[in-house]
Amino acid sequence: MTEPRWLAADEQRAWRAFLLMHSRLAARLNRQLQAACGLSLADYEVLVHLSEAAGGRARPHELQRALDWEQSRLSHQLARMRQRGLVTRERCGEDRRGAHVLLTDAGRQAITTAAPGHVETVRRLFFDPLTEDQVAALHTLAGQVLARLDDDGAPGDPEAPRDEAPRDAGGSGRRP
Amino acid sequence: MTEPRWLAADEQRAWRAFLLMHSRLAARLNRQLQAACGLSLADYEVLVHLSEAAGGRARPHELQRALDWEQSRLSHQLARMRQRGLVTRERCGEDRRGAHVLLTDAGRQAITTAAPGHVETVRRLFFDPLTEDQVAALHTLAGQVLARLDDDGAPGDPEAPRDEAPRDAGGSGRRP
DNA sequence: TCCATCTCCATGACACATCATCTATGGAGG
DNA sequence: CCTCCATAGATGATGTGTCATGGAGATGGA
Repeated sequence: MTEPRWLAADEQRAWRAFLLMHSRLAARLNRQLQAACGLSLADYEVLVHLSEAAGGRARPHELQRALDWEQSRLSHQLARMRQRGLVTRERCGEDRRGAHVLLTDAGRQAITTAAPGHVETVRRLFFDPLTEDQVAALHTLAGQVLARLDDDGAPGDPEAPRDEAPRDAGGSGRRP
Repeated sequence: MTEPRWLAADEQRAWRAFLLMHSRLAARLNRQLQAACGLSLADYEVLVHLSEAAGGRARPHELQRALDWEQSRLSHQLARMRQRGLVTRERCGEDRRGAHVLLTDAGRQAITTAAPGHVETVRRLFFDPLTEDQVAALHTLAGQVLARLDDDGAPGDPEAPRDEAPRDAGGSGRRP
């Protein structure tokens, strides 16, 4: 083992600032959503994708890829959301292993109520203090890191299913 | 409520790229640490701060501020770490409400073993694909967002305990 | 056809985070 | 001294994420 390439002081500061920014931001967004309408950030993301899907209906596996979540995380999440009446399940005709998840009225109501406040918070806390150039630079930077994450591969997973760099996918700023 | 300021398409993409970068990065770092030495990222952070403290000893409240964690999160975390033999507790002389947490030999061993691989992974996945200017720009950007998070205040928490935003390091190319 | 294998999804165990609440001590003012 | 409140920290309930595993249905040869 060769001597590790330690981080320089300014690298450490940048790294920690990045982590701190994310954790505080996520905490704020979670609390805002929770306070405003009893949703978590995870609920919100699922609801966004469902509400954008045709008929408010989607296959779990499709959601999984879109959200880039672990399969079991999504499964648990959907179970909880079903229990709270935000979504329901339907057996799937074409592929009887699978299922359809679909938005209930309560679910659509929840996302419609939640979206404006959430987007406003994202804008106020994140976009407002930044310039357009800074946002663009962050986007570029994230793309580079994601590309590295991809082709560095899960070590021991030599052939990764190549797909999305920050291609679209509607996120926080949706129109209900 | 006025019409919300929805996110433009490129803003959405940037935002989602940022979130995706963080979640994938965190997942990778967690797995690497877990595989290499059975530590979580949270364990690692606690151990780092403890190992940098004089005598491998610190007050919980001090750790809490340094890590920017919720109090109960730290308390639970320390309980688990104590149970696994990474740290121990000591009653505190000066303030008998409090305690000292101190690194055990096993804890010091763990952080010593973990650090090179962790730093190497951070460098490979995060710093290597970026230029110095990009890192500096990210640092600046994070500072701005953190400042906003601070003075936006926890709504209903008008007087926040002012503390660190990453002081910007001079000289690196940037233009707000 | 039959069997191996892959895909889609659920589940239980456990680690972790947050919230609300609780104890005990410290400190200031009467 | 005592009272009131702030601070340090622990704890239990609950929601959330990951890992390992399992099972049913699809798929593709031999």
